[in-house]
This record gives sequence, C-alpha cells and structure tokens, in this order.
Amino acid sequence: MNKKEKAILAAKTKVLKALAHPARLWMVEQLAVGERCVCELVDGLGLDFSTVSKHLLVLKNAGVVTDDKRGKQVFYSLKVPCVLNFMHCVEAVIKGEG
Amino acid sequence: MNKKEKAILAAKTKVLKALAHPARLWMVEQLAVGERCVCELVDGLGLDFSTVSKHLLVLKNAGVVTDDKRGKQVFYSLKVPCVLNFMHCVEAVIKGEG
DNA sequence: CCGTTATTTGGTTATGTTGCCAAACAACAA
DNA sequence: TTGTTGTTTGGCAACATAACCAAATAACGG
Repeated sequence: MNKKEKAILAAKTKVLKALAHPARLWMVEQLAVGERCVCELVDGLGLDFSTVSKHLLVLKNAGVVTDDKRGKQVFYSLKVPCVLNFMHCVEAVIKGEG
Repeated sequence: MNKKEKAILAAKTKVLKALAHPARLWMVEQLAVGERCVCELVDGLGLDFSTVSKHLLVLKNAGVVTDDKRGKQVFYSLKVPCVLNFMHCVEAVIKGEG
C-alpha cells in the first residue's frame, strides 16, 4: 500500500466515521427530508446545543453537509444525497445478521 | 425518537462503525475481490496478527463478513457485497470536498 | 448601546478504540 | 507426544471521542 492509496483510504474512512454515530446518522436522515436549523436538530435529539454543533462540524468537515446562515439561525442540508442510498445496503446487512 | 427507532439507529451505526477504520475498509475492499485468509490480510496491512484478527471480529459482529476455517487457515469473505456499492458515493463525497 | 436568542468554541471528565505483547488454542506433521 | 504454523483471546498503555458546562460570538430588536 503506497502513500496515495493510504490517503484515499483515510479520506473514505473520514466520511464513514462521520456517519458512524447515532446522533449524526439521525441528523443525516433528517436532512435527507430537507434542511434543518441547528435548533430543530437539538430538539429532536435531546442533546446539548454544543454537542449537536460539534457533531454537525464533523459532518461538515467530512463533506457530507453544508451550512447556510440566515439571520440568527444556521441551516444545514445534505450535500451529497447519495449517502442515503447506501443505507438500504446497511439495512440489508442488519437483516442478514438476525 | 422511541426505543425501536433507537435500536435500528444503533444497528445501522454498528455497521458503519465497522467500516470506518482504514484497516477494516481495506480488508473489505480486498474481500470484494475474493476470499482471503487472515495471513494474507496480515501481510497486506503490516499489522500484528492479533490486531488483524480483532478487526475481522468487528466486521464479523457487524454482519459484514463471514469466516470459514479450512485446515489451519481461516478464510474470510464478504457477506453482503452491496457494501461496496456505496463506496462510489463515498468517493463522490471526497471529490466534493476538494 | 443593551438584552436576547441562536450558535460555536474551549475545557474537562468519562468512556471507547487501537495496537502491541504474551499466552492460549487448533490443526496438522514428525 | 512434541513441535510448528495459523489464529484467537486477554491485558495493558496510548490515544481518540463524546457529553456537559461555561464562556465567547453573531444577529437582531428595543
């Protein structure tokens, strides 16, 4: 495995890691429906504002979501909708497990 | 979010977490080509046997791979090939980043 | 300007993950 | 049986992650 291959692997891992947390995955599924402000996500999750904000930063750094500040609120939306397609496969894995 | 929804979310997260490590992702990509014994994966990764074995256990517990002992060797293979399809999407995310 | 609301940043503590080593186990050969 | 090879398990030290609180920042209204 050379350096370039390692870098690609690290980049892919970053995306997967970003999705691999219940709160973040839930938010991604919400954003699939449509954009949400941070406050809506906080309400839905029942976590601290700061915690949600940090989770959103992880998703943003991974390139999964974008943010758009409008007035006092920040709206997040899904940047790459195909992310959801592979949830079907994840569900297939879960069923194969039982 | 009720208990059932939380359980489903946790199950999905387990699969994503299993994939969200460079060594494990690399192994999954290898297994997509065909089954491999642990020793081949150890050689490819340059990690300790015990480390690789534990990574494989994570993938197995997540339902991503299966193992088959033949003689002294254990062969691992991809249980749910669709897992690879979504790598295309992950690559799209990476490109969107640059 | 001052206060209020929405969000982010910093810091701390608790918890989880990773990798190595050593030891145990399993299958086979001598 | 003893040795050898391939693999798993247990344990520990290093490091990463997640949650909360408190404080900082940003946008707006009075």
